[in-house]
Amino acid sequence: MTTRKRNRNLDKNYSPDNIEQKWYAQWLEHGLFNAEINPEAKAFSIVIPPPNVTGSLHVGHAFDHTFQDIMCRTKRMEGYSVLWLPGTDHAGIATQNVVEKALAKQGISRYDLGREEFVKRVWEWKAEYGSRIINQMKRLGNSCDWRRERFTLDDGLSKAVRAVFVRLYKKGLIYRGKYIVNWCPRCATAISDLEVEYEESQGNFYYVKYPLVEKDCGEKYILVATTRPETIIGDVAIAVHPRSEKYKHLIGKHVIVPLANRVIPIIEDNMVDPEFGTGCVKITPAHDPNDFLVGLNHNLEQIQVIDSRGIMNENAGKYKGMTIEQARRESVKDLEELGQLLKTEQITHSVGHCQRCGTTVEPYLSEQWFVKTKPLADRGVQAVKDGRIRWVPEQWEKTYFNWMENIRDWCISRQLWWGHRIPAWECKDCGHITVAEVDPTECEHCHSKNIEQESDVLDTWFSSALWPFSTMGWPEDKPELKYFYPTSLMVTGFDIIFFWVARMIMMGLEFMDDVPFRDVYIHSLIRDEHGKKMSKTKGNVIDPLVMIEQYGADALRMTLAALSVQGRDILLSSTRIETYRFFMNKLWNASRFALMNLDDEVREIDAEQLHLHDKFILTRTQEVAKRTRELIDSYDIGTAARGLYDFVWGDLCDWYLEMSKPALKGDEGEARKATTQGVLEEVFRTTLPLLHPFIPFVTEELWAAFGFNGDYIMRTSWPDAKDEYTFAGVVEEMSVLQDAVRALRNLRAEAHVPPQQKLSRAVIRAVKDSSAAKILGASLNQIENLCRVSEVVLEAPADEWTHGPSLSGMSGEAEVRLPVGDVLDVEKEIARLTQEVANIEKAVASSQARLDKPSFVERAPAEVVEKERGKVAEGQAQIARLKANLESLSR
RNA sequence: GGGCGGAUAGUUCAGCGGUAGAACACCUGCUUUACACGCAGGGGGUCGUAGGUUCGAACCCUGCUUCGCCCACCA
Repeated sequence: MTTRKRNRNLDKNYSPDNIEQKWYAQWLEHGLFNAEINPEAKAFSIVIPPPNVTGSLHVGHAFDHTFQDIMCRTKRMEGYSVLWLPGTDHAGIATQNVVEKALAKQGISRYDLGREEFVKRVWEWKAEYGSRIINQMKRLGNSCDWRRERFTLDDGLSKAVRAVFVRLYKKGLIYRGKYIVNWCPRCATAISDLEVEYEESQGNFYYVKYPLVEKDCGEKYILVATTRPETIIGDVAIAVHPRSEKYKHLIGKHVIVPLANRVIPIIEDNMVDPEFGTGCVKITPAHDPNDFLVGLNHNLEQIQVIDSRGIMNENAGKYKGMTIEQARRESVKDLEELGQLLKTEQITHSVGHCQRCGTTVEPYLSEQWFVKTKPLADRGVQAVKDGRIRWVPEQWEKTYFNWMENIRDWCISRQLWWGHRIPAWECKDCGHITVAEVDPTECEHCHSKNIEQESDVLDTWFSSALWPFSTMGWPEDKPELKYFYPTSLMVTGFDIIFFWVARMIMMGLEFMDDVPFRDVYIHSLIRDEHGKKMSKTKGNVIDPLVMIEQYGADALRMTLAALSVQGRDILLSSTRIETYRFFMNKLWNASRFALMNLDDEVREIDAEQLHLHDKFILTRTQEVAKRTRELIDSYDIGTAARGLYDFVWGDLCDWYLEMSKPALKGDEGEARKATTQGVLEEVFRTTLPLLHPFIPFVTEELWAAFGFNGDYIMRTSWPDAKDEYTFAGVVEEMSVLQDAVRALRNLRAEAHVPPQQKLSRAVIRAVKDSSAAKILGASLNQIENLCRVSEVVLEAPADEWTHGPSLSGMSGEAEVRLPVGDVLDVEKEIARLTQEVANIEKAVASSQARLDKPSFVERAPAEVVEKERGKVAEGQAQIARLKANLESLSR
């Protein structure tokens, strides 16, 4: 005889306080999150998208992490050796900004401190605040292997960054050069194309006259339209389209630059759109990316007039020292006074802003480091085309291809202090650049000791791109890499597909010669209840930690899981979380009910003693176990979570628990009671593990209360569907009973019979010997129980019976007459079925006709043909079922 | 300019070829011995629009209207 140590003293209401922290501490203590290399087991691994160290957990993280935790916990229960590797990102520019802001409050700038001291301060900041987000992740219940926590700037990862940089450089895939880049004057650093956010804004379009030097061309001047008059002073040419009828004759002639009194040539270039503006473009190679390219093609001078802080420099003449805006106003004023401004128009154009600080981005000519991305991207595209990486949902594949196929070189140098310093040393004697993994002491070319390290650091995303393998010990040959790489799954938002996902794919293929992950799941954005993006300024931010305090981590997790749908934003509000908080209580009380009715002794289920509702709940439990696993495997956690919710609240609580009460009270005898107890045991023992990945804390608590095995639910195997508890047809049979009960309750409510009043008698009319009559006949006592009727009888429909429910004789002896199921208008039902059979037959015939055409079978894709065959088979099965029904009706 | 997604009950969304669903909100009635964080019942939708395919369309195709997102260009 098996016994369990039950805890029957659960509080009346579920309270997540204490429970969540208690179990998390125990899981950690027993190393349940630890990933072990186990050759006997299959590996499942996820590296967490590392949040910024300075950050705080927001609801987007909470969703991302809940998803990953559900996957990891499920896979663990399925017997995989699971690694969920956590960590944080040093987030170069973001972190530097945060610390700079804090210093600014004390009136200190980073330049006051100097590089070394400033970086020291950032590390101090990290030491103080860096664990905050980690602790928040723990509150959510993340089952990460915290022993393996990494930071993108720790020693191991720094080593990986250097190795990658040096190898790419030696391969010619990293180069240095003077190019025009996106520059944030406030951050005083270059940023990549991706870090620029464009916004439509109103601006002025100034039409400026450039006097022609040659007097013999008809016109006196040519007209150039520009939005940036402050850069006129840096103009080095005017470009027109080579086939422009209007300006062809001016090519090779010269104009005088207004405000600068320089003579510059008129050149031809295809870049000019003859339809836009005046058809003439001023070329300022130092301050416009297109002009820069034109300048290279025509070998033009690059005159820089704006410095790195957005101030006009010594080349700007009288405008020197002004800000860009001041210089613009002054230039316009001067042009006007000189009579060289023809007109000003309003124009909407998009202006780039720094992603981090919102400052208008300037195109800026400077010495920078770049990754030549084309060869890396080609392999990245191939990997997806070959199916070595699968995008979920598939649609993102297109976005990825589009970007990868048009990829531009990646500017990786940042003029910051916080980050991986570029491992390049310039020789002050011969100018040679030595790039090395270990700090060199001399120039590798002339052996001079007079060398100096590059002051720039790398783009944060450079180290993030290595995350899947750098965190596992690369470049060393670690067993982790063999066992857990490629990782199984990457879960992240679409906003960092280019920043991160694409780059991980490129780097993984280059350095590991394999993809970084098999599947990449792209989830949607979390918005507020009205579909607005959450932002602090709008005040609509839902703080996951406040939600955890208020409703518990389980409720938040269940909400996020249940709301998740592929390819659509998720709208979250606290009332939604409340709904799932109520679900926790429902589950808690259902368990409490079961515990109150279970002894320590485990009762056997006697198959002979099973009633319809017992078979029903056992069957549904097996179905849900199977279905939930399938859904999680296909990353559809939303449907899985909603399915579990409906099962627990509907099938289990509303129906089964109510129907089990008479037996548990002993009204049906000892054998029935024992078997019902057995069923309860079985159902909860199966259901709690299914819920565990979603709501780990409460399920662990309940698992312990049931005393199922003295071990953690976390370590329990995923329940497989059991054949012995799967009964064919019972769900359909049960629905006949459910319909009868609902119809009777409906009658009561409509007749305003008070709930507490017991009806003395209800009559259910059903065709004698029909399947419905058999089902109902066997469950009359259940109908009495569920509908509060003293006596329910089953009678054949009287001849005069028409249709529709009715209630009569309300005083004292109440009687309910009730039509149910296949009982009523037999002829009408026969007609309906006959019609349906005819329809399906037609459908089957048309499918069959398609299949009979050789051209269809040969040419159509196999799956389409398969689907057509399926339709025929399904249709025929349906016809058979309907005909059987028809036959039983006709008797 | 290129691409993607949405338009279904008052609200937020499931459903994606076979009798319109959930949650919240609303209405009616209930301290029914697990749960008022609850129970039972109810009202409410010509599934954006016009065509087409089909025996059958919220679902597939085409056009339109409308909202949102991404990429590129913007002298």
